[in-house]
Amino acid sequence: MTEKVRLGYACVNMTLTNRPKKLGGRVTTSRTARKATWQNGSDDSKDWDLHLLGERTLLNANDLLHYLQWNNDHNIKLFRLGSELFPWHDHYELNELPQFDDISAKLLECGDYAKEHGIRVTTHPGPFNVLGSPNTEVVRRTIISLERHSEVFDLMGFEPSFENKINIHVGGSYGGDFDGTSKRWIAGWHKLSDNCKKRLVLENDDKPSMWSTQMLYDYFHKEIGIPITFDYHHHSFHPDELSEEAALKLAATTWPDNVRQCTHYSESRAREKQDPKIRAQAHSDYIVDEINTYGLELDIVIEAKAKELALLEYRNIYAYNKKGVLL
DNA sequence: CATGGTCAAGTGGCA
DNA sequence: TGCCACTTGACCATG
Repeated sequence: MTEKVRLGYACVNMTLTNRPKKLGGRVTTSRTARKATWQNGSDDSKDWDLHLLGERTLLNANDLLHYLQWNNDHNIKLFRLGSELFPWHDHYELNELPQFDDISAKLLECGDYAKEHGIRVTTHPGPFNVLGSPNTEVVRRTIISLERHSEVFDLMGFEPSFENKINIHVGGSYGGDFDGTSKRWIAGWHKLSDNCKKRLVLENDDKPSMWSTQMLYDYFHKEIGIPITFDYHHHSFHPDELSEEAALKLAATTWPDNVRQCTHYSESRAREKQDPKIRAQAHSDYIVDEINTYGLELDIVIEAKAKELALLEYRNIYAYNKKGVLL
């Protein structure tokens, strides 16, 4: 019996990240290194300290299991994994890390734990992943980055599926050239591995000049069947004549029957802080409005700066029981 | 050991 | 032109 709404949060657990030293110290999946720390010489000299990156990756992988267990203990069954599990992963093959065997064993353990406890793990490569860019070098690097994200899910033992979505934005329109941009984007998509294609989904942008839910549906879903992540907050900046309900339900039609629709929810930081100087798109620390699911069964990733604390507080406000089930 | 300046990547909006 | 915002703090030099 699944609940109608499953809430999740993104990448960082404040409680674990800020755990005091006397209780064991920081728990994070985002250890990285400055470029200057692990690269000697020029960018392409290949004189790199992969041992350092591997050490940090192994610590990240160990802490991922800790994260999943913490989430499960708090009945949080949806979690976005950050992109820095393997820091600088687009600069090397994952199995080039000296500690790869230990890392992959731990990630498989993480994947098994997630499957056993019904935890949906997703990820969201950054705004630098621009598959429709006119710059072919940008597209080339994007493809590498997306493949690395997909490989992490392979290592976790996840069958390729939108259940473990890799979520990105189109992220550009180049003076309103929607036709050309979508054609370039889809051409790039065709170059991805099958596993990556089976995981990649698109999210509506937060600017009127960019890609609304309706546009993603027309230009991308109709062409290649790609699912659409509906972001409530972004929608308010580019509704494109669709009501929130209509856009949410249009996005709902793009998900396969056996995969629950996933959405993103955030609120205005400018409103929360009562400060009009803050950019309208910026995210609040906590969320206070009740999320309207319009009767759908949804997975909702809460994008709030206070992370899991915002999720738990939301449950408090809206009378969820200790198991996270709406009363 | 706490702090604060700084850090890889693309794109677009704004002062 | 340079900052901010997005997926995300964490690194690391300095005192």
